[in-house]
Amino acid sequence: MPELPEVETIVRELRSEIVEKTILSCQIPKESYLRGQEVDTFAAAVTGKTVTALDRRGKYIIWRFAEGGGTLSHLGMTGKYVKLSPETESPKHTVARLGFGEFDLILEDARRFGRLLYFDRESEVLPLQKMGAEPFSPEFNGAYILEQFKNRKRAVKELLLDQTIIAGLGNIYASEILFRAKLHPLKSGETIDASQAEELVSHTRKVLEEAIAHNGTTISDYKRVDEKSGEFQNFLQVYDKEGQPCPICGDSIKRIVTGGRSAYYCERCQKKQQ
DNA sequence: AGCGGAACCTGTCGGC
DNA sequence: TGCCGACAGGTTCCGC
Repeated sequence: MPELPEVETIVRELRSEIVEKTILSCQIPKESYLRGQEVDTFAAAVTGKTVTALDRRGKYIIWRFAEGGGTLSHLGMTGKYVKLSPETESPKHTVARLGFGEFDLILEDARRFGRLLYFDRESEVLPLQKMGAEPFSPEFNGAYILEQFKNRKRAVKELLLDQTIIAGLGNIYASEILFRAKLHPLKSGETIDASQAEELVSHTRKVLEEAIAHNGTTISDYKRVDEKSGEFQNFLQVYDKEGQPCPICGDSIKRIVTGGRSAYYCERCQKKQQ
């Protein structure tokens, strides 16, 4: 569900609620939600721990504890956090429930594509080791894109979604970035030149900045903490707009499938050649 | 190594 | 109204 701007929004909201607070209880109803960790092990590891920081890396949320160690949370497609009073019954798709005293924090995930895991050392967490460049870091620049896309015949849309290259982009923003950069989603990675790489970098940062400023995109079921919605869906130019006019030239927006995912684009504005 | 496709899940929406 | 297929902000695994 959520991409970088949505996760960033959730982290900022969650931070103000739980940093400096202590986890008093932990219930995990669905064992399969943990990556190879036992429910009891996880619960024992986090119970009694005080949250010192909450950070984002790509689409992951990283909890850090005063006592050392931490928790990695990925929301998959449908994960969301909701604060409830301790008396309220858990919603249907609750995958974790953490008691903080005055409120309980519920993690819901209908499709259960998300994951939760406790770690002693962050450096040993595999998904984080393989993570690509953060879009707002200096490491993410034109030269980096050129290096990463070199000899890659794969469609640029698929390369943008590769988390080992760029951390945090998902299906909505990949289409929006390519539209702004005037690049066809099926353009082969190795054909991207230096100025196109620079365009990709600047438009990636710009789209993500704008989306964060609008608290992310709510299309079907992405919700911020406590069921609040984002507003960036009002500024999307191509995503999910098949058949609607291109905001630049008026041509009809097309949908194609690449890498098993929908890509939306304008045939006239986004060129595969050159 | 890199690529395409399937698998993991549940919910929703549109067509017949 | 009901059934059925297509599709959904993601990741990972498997075979070629």
